[in-house]
Amino acid sequence: MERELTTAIRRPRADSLRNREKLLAAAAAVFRETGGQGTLEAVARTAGVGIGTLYRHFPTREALFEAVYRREIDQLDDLSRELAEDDDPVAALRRFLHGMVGMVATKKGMVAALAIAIDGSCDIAVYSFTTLSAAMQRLHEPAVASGRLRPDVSADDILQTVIGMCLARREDRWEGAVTRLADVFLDGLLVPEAPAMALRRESARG
Amino acid sequence: MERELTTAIRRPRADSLRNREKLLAAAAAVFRETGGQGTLEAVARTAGVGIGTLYRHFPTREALFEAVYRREIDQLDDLSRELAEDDDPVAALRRFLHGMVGMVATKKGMVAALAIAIDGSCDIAVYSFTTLSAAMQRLHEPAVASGRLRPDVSADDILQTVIGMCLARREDRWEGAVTRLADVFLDGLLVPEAPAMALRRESARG
Amino acid sequence: MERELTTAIRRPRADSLRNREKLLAAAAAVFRETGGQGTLEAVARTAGVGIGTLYRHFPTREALFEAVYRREIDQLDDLSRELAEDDDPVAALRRFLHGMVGMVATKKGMVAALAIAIDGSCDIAVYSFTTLSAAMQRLHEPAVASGRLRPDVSADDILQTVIGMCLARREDRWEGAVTRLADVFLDGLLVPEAPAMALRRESARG
Amino acid sequence: MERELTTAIRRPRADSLRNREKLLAAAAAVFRETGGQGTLEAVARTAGVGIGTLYRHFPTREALFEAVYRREIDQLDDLSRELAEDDDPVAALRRFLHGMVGMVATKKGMVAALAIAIDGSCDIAVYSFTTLSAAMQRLHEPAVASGRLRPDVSADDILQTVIGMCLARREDRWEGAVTRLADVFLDGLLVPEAPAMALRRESARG
DNA sequence: TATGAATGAGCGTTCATTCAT
DNA sequence: GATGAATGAACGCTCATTCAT
Repeated sequence: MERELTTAIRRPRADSLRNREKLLAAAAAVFRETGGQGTLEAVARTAGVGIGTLYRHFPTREALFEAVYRREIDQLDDLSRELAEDDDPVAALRRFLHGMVGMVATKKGMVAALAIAIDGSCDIAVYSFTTLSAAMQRLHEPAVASGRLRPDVSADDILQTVIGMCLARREDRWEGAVTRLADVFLDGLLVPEAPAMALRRESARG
Repeated sequence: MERELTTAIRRPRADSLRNREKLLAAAAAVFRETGGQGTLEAVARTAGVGIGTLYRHFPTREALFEAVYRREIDQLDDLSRELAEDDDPVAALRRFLHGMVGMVATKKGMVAALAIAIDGSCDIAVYSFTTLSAAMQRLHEPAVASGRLRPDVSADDILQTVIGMCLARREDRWEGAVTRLADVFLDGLLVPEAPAMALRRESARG
Repeated sequence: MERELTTAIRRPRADSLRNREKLLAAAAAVFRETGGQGTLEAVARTAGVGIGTLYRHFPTREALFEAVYRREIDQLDDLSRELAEDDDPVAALRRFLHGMVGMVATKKGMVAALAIAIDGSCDIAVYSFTTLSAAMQRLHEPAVASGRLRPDVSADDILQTVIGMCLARREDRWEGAVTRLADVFLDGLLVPEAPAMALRRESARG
Repeated sequence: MERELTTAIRRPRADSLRNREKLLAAAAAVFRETGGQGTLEAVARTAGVGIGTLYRHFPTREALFEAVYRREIDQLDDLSRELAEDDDPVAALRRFLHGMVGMVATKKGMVAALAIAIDGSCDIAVYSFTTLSAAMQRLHEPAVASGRLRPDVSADDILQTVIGMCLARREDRWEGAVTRLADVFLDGLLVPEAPAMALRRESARG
């Protein structure tokens, strides 16, 4: 997007692009408030354009959904790839959980994106869940391989748990609370150290 | 239909009550299949009564919603009251989580009831969340008081976590998986034993 | 329809039936004026009922079409069956052509019914053309068998010709003119008598 | 596109005329396939120009319609003028009927043009019918004057009959069939010879 | 001048709710 | 009380037409 501004050969797109962005922002807002049920009329009105303009940019509701949510999902995928480089796999997994919670709590359309990933059966829902599942797998597998994570809880289980923690929120500023909950859950996932080793470490601290 | 006109004098309420029950059952079924989007015409048809009869019992869509979901929530409340009698507060809490997961996985309208408790802003949503919050509180407080549960995670946090675990499911038969996840989460909530005590217990087992 | 009035067990249909009739009349009028293109909104408005009522009676445009036009077509079919009893097959065919022209010129929805029979590909169009084709066949076959009608022009050719004569009209009162045209066409279809016989008949007259 | 800006000064009309022709051809094709219902966007796309260009040439849908169909009608008018030179007026009339049928069966937009001439009330419909009426008159009058044609059937009657024969067709390749039907009709229009004369001619043949 | 993005009135359709029977 | 026909606001979507580039 940024790059295209420099390749200024196609000019008559300035306002069109602006409308597209306005529509995406409006859709994110409307869908967030209505749980993805908002009318396209409302999206167009919120964006300040005619309904025809919305349909020119996104010929189906699905297309708008996809445009709105794909970018959100891809950001989580990117985060997972970064953390996969980390040396400590359990720490990387924990950072991913924290990162997810942080992004979902902060970014506008992310909650709706996750809700759709869980609930929907449309193309973007399948894409979203598949992408997130792979992202989680990328960090979960090494963690299990390290022997420090219970192997009987799958990556998808963790993914759905954290998503559930983010979605099942009634209050407003929940980032801290949910981060703590994710930590609690991850603590539960850790293979208990042999007491001897725990005792040894306890002595070292004390 | 014609025949019932003659019996209508002898039992003026029996039919009405039966219709009410048929409508509630039908609504639970229809709302479950459609994610709460089903038409009232479909509910009436499923119940085998006219749309007018539906409206006599439930003057708005909202009212039907409320009646359907209140009973689901009340069953969870009942479970909480039973378990509050239990001697071991942590075990009681664990049983409540298991019971919730079991009921939600099994009972027809429960998923939708929880979704509304979390998401909605209507009367029934407020009632549902308040009721469930109190139910969880009833078991959480003694468990924290026993010193075996981390005090920095609230009853509402636990409630929302378990609800989230139930809602964020794409596959079909998830009772086992989510019960295990709830256990993992509860494990994470347990205050770690002093290593010495753990060692002692370890010896006892071996 | 007439008979059902006597079987007066189902009462609550009085106004409903009236609405149905109003809708059929309105549809015939609107479709006639617009060549079958009129909006359903206009039909409902013309009938003086809400659009929802139209949809309750006729859930698709096709269903309304069918209800409007089937009765028109069936009247032509009835006429054909009556005339099939006639002794003189050519006279019967001529009477059928006159009858068609007369009915089409007089009855409200008939022109549109024929237009659809010719033009449409929907169910009612197929039904209409098939029915009319059989009706014409019923009278054409004996006429050809009598040896007095050219055998190289099919019943469908005649049918489409007469329909065409009725449809291709710009002026208002065309019954007389088209009847004469149908006669001219039928004259052209007659196998020329052997001159000797013609001469003989000529003498008889003179 | 960019290049043409430099050549636009040298030939200001060539492109424009070419576009006009492309649009007319595209419109004829699109209207034929859709029964006159095609969108202007589709016409422009088929022509390979922008919708704005279409509107520059034809400021309303009606104007495009008119331009498309006028040329079809004018071809029939030309045919009539040619045949008016013929010596045998009845043969000329027959040739005109054959020619009409042939052109309508073959030429792309002709069926639609006739349908509009008959059905429409717009400018082009009036022009079309008037033109065709005059064309038919030109050939009909001498034929009637020759005494060989029934005088009680008007030129407009013949015109509408032949148009009707062409329009009322459900099958595909109908040129032969309709040509025969037109002949039958014309046969019916011929003034019957006096039997004596027929007998004389019969003898001459035998 | 050519382009195609923007507009919005209008159509087909659904469905919560009302009301006559 | 029960029924289901009637209503009409509102939604999804199309497309003729306008206008900025």
